[in-house]
Amino acid sequence: MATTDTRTQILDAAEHLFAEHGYSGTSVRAITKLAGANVAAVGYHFGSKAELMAAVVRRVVEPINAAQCAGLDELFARTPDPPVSELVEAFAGPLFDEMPAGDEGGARTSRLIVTILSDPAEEARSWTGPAEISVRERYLAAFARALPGLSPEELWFRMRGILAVTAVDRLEVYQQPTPGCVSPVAGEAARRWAITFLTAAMSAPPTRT
Amino acid sequence: MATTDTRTQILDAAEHLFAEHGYSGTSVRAITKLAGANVAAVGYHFGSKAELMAAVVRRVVEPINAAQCAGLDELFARTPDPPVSELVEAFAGPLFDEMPAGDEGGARTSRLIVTILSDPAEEARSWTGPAEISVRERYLAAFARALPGLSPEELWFRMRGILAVTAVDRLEVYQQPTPGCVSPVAGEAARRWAITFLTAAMSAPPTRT
DNA sequence: GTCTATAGAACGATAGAC
DNA sequence: GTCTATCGTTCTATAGAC
Repeated sequence: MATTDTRTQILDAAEHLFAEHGYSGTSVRAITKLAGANVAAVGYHFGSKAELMAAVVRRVVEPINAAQCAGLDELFARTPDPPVSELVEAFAGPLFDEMPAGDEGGARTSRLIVTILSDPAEEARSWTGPAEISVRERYLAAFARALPGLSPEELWFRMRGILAVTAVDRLEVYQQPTPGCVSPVAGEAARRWAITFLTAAMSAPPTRT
Repeated sequence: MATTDTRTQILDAAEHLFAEHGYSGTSVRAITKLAGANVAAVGYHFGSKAELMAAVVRRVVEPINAAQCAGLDELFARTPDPPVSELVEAFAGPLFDEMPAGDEGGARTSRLIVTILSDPAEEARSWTGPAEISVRERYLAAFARALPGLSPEELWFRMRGILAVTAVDRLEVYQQPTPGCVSPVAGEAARRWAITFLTAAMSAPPTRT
């Protein structure tokens, strides 16, 4: 097979480092060093550090969006009114499945997503594209039909909860509570736990006002 | 009243900027400029940028920990086996209540907490103290009694879900899905929505294996 | 397409006057 | 306790050789 080109190696290195140290915490020099390329390569291939970040984010987010979209299409092909549990699985599932190979059980990608979400830099606004918004609106409408009686505001709160759990909950940010109780962020188990957790959460009756 | 001293003004400015731009994204110069102090003031009062961050985190996390601890004490004083809903409220409630005045509905503090959680810098390990771990273990034990049949691993996953939702879900990271549907991160409503959401999630039956 | 070399600015930290 | 001034480093971005 052909050896990976410099551009891809930079993307890989940048994804790794941005996820691990954040956008501001990662220097172009560190990226090019890890990629085995020269300092000027980032400027040549991407124009700037910010545009490199945008390219990294696009590469990570696009397959997730596509899978979420396809999952919803498939669901609607079966029934016009999918139940909450299936909507949760179609929405949250790709966040576990569509992780690039080599990722440590998705923890690295999750960390990158959290980096995107929590970085209020003005550059971050352009990191996610319009496709993401469109998918979100489709799920919002589907959840609204499956959960009548829920105010739009509370529904929106709950949808954000899905991403919060799938992204943040898989970080290894905590020290272990007790020795021997590992946080198995990786694997099929976390995926199933998340679906259980989120289906119950989404299905809760509307909050009494 | 006496005008706030330089040290406190630096703490305030640092809390604001660390929350908004992250640790690496905030420079000592920006902090001292916002605080109306000199560049050297950080070095004098805190020693270094990292130690300043530790002080900021301590000031934010300590009242939350204390309130979580007191809430659990109070709960145990009433009954030896508190139900899930009350445990959730005692644990998640302080994350909404114990926010310093001037915070925009807790969004700024939430952002700071996410910054702490998602920053894998080795410095971040010392940002949270042992008190936090102790509180967490007490709640873990209480939840374990309220939720028999749940494996320790899944319980731990769910507990992390609580913080994920209370912290991340309140960020204004998303663009609004539809005009007119604001994200009211502030106020009593978000607090009640979170309790509803999380009580249902925690109470879910164990995931079938 | 990839390199070396460097410009120009911003960084954290500190020495020393007051 | 707060300041000015500055040291040495590191940063992004780019010009120009190959």
